[in-house]
Amino acid sequence: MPEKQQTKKELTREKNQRLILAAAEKLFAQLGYDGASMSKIAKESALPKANVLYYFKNKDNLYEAVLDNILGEWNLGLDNVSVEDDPAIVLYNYIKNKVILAVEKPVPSRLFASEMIRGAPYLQDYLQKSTRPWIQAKYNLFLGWIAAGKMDKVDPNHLLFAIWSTTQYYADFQTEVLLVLDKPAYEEKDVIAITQSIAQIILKGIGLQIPEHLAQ
Amino acid sequence: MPEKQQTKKELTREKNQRLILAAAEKLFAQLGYDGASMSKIAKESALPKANVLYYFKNKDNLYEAVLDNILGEWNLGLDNVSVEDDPAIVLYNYIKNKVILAVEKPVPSRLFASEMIRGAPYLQDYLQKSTRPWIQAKYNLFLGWIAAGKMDKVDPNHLLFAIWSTTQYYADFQTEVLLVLDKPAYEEKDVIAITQSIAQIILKGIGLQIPEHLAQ
DNA sequence: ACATTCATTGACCGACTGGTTAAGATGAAA
DNA sequence: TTTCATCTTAACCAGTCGGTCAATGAATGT
Repeated sequence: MPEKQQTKKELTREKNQRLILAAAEKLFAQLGYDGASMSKIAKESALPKANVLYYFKNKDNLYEAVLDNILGEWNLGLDNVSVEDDPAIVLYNYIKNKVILAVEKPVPSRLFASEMIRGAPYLQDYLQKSTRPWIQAKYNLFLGWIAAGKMDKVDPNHLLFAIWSTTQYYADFQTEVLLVLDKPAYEEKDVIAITQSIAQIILKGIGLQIPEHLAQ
Repeated sequence: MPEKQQTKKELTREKNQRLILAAAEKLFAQLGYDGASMSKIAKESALPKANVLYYFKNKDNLYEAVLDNILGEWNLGLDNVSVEDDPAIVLYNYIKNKVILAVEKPVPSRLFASEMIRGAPYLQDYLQKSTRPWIQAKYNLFLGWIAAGKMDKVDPNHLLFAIWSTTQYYADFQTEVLLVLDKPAYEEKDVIAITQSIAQIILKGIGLQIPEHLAQ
């Protein structure tokens, strides 16, 4: 793959767009769609408002760009898994990764949650075209495991909701969690403790146990 | 208890305040703090904007009143429980009630979630003065059960987070859940199915099982 | 060197924001 | 019936909103 020659203009263009997206992501998650004004986003990204509107035609456009941007990282995971695999290992790793994501990158989770609470005005399409088929595939995977006697009989949908909710909670409700745990911020060992607690409950809850070689 | 004599003025006052609070609750949950404007709230409650501002001095005041109002119903539950009680029965009922609340009254849950995502600017006090001591008490209750060999050793805080997250998910992420389940709205039987799935996973996950006489 | 395209930005716009005011309507107490 | 506090409401305010525009600056292709 030949490195494409980038002109100075293309470089500043990319840099500015990244700057704006980062500022917008932060403010949309923190203040909500209406709370994050274009002038605040402009100030946060250290660019004149008119310049922000030059790169993103209007606020809706910018908001959609932010969502598209985080949805890339917000990968659903759990791919390349077949009924042959061990559900205990697969699910343990899935939970662990989701906890790491929630603790280290809470902003995308919060943005996603805000959208859902408001009825997903901008993500309805994404849910239909991406989440729905993905979850359908996992539904069959879980049914396969259940049929093979590898795990308890549980509704796969609700199981997935349980994993998503318990892990994302530590991102969306960080304020409450930290206040209850009486900490100023998450630490490395918290990730482990959270993962262990969630994995212990959910895995045992469906008739599995944390793989010994993975437990820390 | 003698019925207090209410004048016509007091009656309309109460009625109007209720009207405004209901409208504000709905719009704050749907559009967020900044998205719900005073004029929209006024229109929703079928009163002139100036009248809304007569009863609630300003927007912050109204917002706090809405939160205070829902926090009353948003009772934490799980009261009058001692180590003598059976954790399986207590927790099953707790989960069941939270699911019913999430399905039938999702708005308070969403409002609470919005506040948390934004860093709880108005609920920090509530968390400190109400949630913290409550959770402390439950922490000891759970430790008692664990010490008595009535349930597995799990961090009580994370167990509570797990119960809250899994149940509230059906209120906050209703849009996603309904879309995945391919339904226009929750039905009676969904409440049962959700309760069963969550209770099955979490109770078994901590070494208990759904009390036979309660399973539907 | 020139023409052209892209980038930057202050000034400006109408619409809407939360909030005030002042004048009148209403009901309760005397 | 008069008095007085409470309630109602249109009109209004300064400030901010998302968005436009035109003038200028800077990099690029020829």
